[in-house]
Amino acid sequence: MRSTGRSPPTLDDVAARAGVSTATVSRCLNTPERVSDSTRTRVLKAVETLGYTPNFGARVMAAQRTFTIGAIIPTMENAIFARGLQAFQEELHRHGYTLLVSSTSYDPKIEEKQIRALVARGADGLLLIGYDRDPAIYTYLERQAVPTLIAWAFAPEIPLPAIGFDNRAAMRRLAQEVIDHGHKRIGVISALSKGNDRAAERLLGVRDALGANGLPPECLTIIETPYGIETGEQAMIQLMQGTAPPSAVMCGNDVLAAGALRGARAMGLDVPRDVSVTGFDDIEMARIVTPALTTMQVPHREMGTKAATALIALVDGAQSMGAQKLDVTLEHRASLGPAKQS
Amino acid sequence: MRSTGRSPPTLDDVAARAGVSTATVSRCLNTPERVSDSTRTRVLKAVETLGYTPNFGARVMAAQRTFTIGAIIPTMENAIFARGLQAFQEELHRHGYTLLVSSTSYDPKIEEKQIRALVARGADGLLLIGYDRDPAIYTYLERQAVPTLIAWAFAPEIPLPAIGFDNRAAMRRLAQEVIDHGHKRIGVISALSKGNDRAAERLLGVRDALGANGLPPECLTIIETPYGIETGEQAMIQLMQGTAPPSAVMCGNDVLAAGALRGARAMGLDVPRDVSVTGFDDIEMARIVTPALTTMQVPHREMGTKAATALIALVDGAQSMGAQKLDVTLEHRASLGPAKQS
DNA sequence: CTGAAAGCGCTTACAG
DNA sequence: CTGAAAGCGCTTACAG
Repeated sequence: MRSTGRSPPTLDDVAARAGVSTATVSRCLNTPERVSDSTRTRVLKAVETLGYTPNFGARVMAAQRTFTIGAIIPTMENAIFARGLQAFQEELHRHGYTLLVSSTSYDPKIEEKQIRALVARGADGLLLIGYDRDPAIYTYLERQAVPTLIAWAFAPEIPLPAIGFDNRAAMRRLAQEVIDHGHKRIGVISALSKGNDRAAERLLGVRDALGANGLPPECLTIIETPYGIETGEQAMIQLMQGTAPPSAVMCGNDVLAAGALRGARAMGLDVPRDVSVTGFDDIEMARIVTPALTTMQVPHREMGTKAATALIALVDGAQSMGAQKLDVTLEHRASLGPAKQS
Repeated sequence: MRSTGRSPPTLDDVAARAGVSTATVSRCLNTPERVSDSTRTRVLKAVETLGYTPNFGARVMAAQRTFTIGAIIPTMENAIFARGLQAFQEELHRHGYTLLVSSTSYDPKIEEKQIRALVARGADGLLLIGYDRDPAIYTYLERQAVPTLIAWAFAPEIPLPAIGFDNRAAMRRLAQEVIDHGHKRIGVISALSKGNDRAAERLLGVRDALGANGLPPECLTIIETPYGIETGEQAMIQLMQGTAPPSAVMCGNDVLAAGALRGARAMGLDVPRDVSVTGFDDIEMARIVTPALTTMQVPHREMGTKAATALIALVDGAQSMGAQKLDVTLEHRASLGPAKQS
């Protein structure tokens, strides 16, 4: 018998009003099939008239779970993760879970803090991007028994259930396409590969393709740079100012590639006549820039949705389902052209 | 005396280990200044060795607050809200709060559902974008006593504390700039203005400018369209296919403007020689497209940070601080040129 | 400065 | 199908 004045109604209030125990009210809300029809109707009416909403904290505490999934991504400011995350969230919602997102600015220290913060908040499960991080983190997650899924990456060495695509193979395919266009001097603008397996694998993919085509290492010039449009622009300028500038510049992602296009323009170079440029991810930006980017299309939404169902299964006690690989698609657009005859 | 096997340590465990009561442990963590130095040292050591982390649910329940702030935004998929939200989140973190974000796809029904969901989850405060919504929602929020702040908008009629800019005045200023370039036939590509005060106010701003310059209503052609690049492109094509196409097209935001540029290109029109285009927001995209967009720069990060401090103050029991207005800056770039002599 | 104890509002075996 | 009751792990007046 609470209902003291202005505070919101509680389970007790509903139970009193419906003339049943709090246990029954709880069951009506959580496992309605275990309650008789007539009781349920009565209880739900009481819920309705009282405008009852379960108290989140109490529920969390009694049920020993928060119905919250945490996701930690490198950045929110660009669209790279936005679409996948949106799909991830939609699927979580469908299952009654809420998504908590934080971003790290690609800083491993920040990522570690965020992981601990999310665990402390009682996240029922965690989504992480990529797999290259301090092993201590994996130990910690295991000790805390927090189900964790890796997304955006697929590789044999991943120590946790994962869903993603093969960054190395994908980039190799793209590089093959570039080589098939006659390019023999290739520049690469990569995100910093330390602690970033996606970047590292994509670099390996380029090397794979060069090797497979018998091109010597001197054909390749690599610049690693922090993520961003400006940095991509600077890297492009630097690459093209060399004595034997590349005829094609492959960028680790579309954002860097957009910067590279600006760099080319700043130097008065026409893309693809003077130099070809490729991206990776196929975010919206890739079709907006001029010329449109040849890039690798990643199934963002599919990855997000599947990550959600997989992670929920883990939270519900399923065994690890290992790693799932998704396919990527090469999108050929105007930024990649034939190499100039020289 | 719990510590049964594998479960994480609790306050009880820490108290036992430090030889104090749970109350004292709690105080060490929450109000350390009320505990003697020696006790505190002892307790904190116990916390350390046990690896104790407070249970989130229990804390929420006992403290009657969740340390969670909810934000409901129209879309995550584009960068319009991303930067402001990022700053908002950083500031919240600094104060020990966590941000919960959900998006509505510009659908008022979905927004209402999300608001209720966030309140049910016990959000200590709410951030909403714009003010034009069903009054019943405001009644509901007041009854639930959830502190709420409106962002991205500033207008006298706003019923809640708000922080934003004057969309109408800003767009009027931009329209004046367009008119000053000699344009007399103006097209507008607007987001749907129903339920979207930002869009509606920006339309009014264009009308204000036309009126102030003695231009008759026939000078103005308006298309309202859902948000997106494709839709902006279609709207542009539709506008330019008319018998007396505009010499300048003002878009309600940068995303629509990016679409408009694509539409112009699809029709073989040069911007700004054949037609000028303007945007609004100054997101990164505005500088990436060709030509770069003349647009209105909004202080995204400042708005986010100030929104966070204001909302936290409300949550902590401060009186409403009314509405705060931020300044916007006109960014003149290549997409706006002089009207052709005709 | 510190402790004993009530209470936050639910869920869930356990009985019946 | 339903109820009585314990318990989830904290916080916070209230005393001392």
